[in-house]
Amino acid sequence: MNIGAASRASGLPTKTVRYYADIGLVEPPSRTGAGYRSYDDSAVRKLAFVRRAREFGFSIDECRGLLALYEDSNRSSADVKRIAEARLEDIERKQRELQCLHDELAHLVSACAGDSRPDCPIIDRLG
Amino acid sequence: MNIGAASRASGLPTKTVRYYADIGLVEPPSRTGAGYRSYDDSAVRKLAFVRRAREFGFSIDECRGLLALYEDSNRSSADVKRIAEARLEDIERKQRELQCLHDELAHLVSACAGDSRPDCPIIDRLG
DNA sequence: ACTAATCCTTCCATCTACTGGAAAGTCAAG
DNA sequence: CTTGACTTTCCAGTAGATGGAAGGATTAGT
Repeated sequence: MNIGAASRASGLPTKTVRYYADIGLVEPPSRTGAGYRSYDDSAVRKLAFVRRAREFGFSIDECRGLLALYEDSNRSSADVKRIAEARLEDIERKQRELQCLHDELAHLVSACAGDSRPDCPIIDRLG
Repeated sequence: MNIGAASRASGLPTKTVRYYADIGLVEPPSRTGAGYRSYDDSAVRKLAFVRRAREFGFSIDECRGLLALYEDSNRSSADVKRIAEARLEDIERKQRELQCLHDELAHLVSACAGDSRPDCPIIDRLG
């Protein structure tokens, strides 16, 4: 499988597929005589695994850890759970931050006349 | 006022104060004979304005627009409101995304035994 | 066998918004 | 006169890709 096919099969852009090997996130694939990267099903599964983990918002480093656990049949689910719980706390912290921002900004927006006059509670709040 | 004082007064790191002038977000300050940057109250107010706007999550480009409006006494509050509403929509979109992630991840975490065995719904979901 | 289209390669640059650090110049106090 | 705090410029690095150029490989069609 050339990189284009692996890209379609994994759901990652070819650029990203190369990038993940460059940074050592996944194994560099073997090469054909002409230097083309050659992927097998197992490599594609790992790429797709990383894609899904990234979609969940795991960092590249967390993906590294998850991928190692994915490949380790002796893993303990506790190790996986720890990583996921840390990520969940990140998400919850971000949610609280966003909620504060949202409420304050929504308040300002609703208080702003949005007409041709210069008076503006949004600007006032920032200035 | 030297950059250190302007930094303390505006609440931005000196690095960031310089950076904002480098990228043309704020006017480059005048210099003393020795080449030290020299800030006045008005410059500090603009820096603090940008800091608050950044804290609200406005991008540098949005800050550019807001700063222009801040300085324009003929502004219409509608222009400000448009920028703030766009940001509010960003926030709301991000909130929805985070909520999805949160729910799915929380579900997986709660379904994971977190013991020494390898079976793990989190890995299953990613693999 | 030739050619055009598509694919692949490497390398370098760019994006956001800074931040860190090195080497060197300046200023105020004691 | 020295010490320490402050400042300057410049270069590099962060995360996580993405864009594009220059050139080689492959494949389908004629």
